[in-house]
Amino acid sequence: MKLDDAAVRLEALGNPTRLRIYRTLVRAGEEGMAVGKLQERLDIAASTLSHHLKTLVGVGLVTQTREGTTLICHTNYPMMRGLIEYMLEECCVEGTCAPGGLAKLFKAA
Amino acid sequence: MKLDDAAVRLEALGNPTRLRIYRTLVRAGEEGMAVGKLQERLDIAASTLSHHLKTLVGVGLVTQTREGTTLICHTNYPMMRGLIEYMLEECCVEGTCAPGGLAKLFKAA
DNA sequence: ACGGTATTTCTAGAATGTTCGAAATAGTTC
DNA sequence: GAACTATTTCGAACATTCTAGAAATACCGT
Repeated sequence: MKLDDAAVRLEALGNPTRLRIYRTLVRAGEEGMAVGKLQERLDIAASTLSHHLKTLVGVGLVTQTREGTTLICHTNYPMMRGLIEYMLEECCVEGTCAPGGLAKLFKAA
Repeated sequence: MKLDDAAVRLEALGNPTRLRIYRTLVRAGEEGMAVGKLQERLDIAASTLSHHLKTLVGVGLVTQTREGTTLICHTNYPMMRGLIEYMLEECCVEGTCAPGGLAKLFKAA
């Protein structure tokens, strides 16, 4: 993942409303959640939700599938994984992990 | 870490200029890097750099120590770790990891 | 304290983001 | 195709962010 791609994805998650949306979708698991249910759950204006979902879908963190009149939203796990990996990679310089670096911290996890 | 704290940190990293700054600092490792050297390396206006550093320091992702007239900047690894852990935790609902979830993906890493 | 280097604050303009109501569109059912 | 539900687009108000030059401040050495 390129720096600019990572940045737009981090920025997408870096808004409290969008992070709430994303977290709710992650917790919804495999089945995802309809836009309408998301709106009811988060209690925000439909237009606001649509606006933020557009951002999340635009950067690839969320995907949508239609079921009748309702749109089901899903988290895109591989994309999130790529983003986290990008952050983890940044702790390594020329193959050696910086002291106190992140990869080291996650060896046990 | 609370959602709002995670959001402001993600937002801090979600700007290309700040992500470049942060990445440069991570790569600088333990010894960190002076503000002046950062400016020279990244080729941005001193005031712009100062502005972004203030943001990164403000959310706790970067710390600064003085050495004479120069300010040395360091990444705050535990904070970054906390942020990544926050993201990883979000894939788990009530103890069970969502299928295809992130923690699972990082078991081997 | 003076001169020099390092960094921040001030100021301001352009650009972008957030929010929501109202109107419009997409799809389903009858 | 009319009525209905689900979602998006439009429009607008308001706030925030990004950038950088100029001025101000902080620290050191002499």
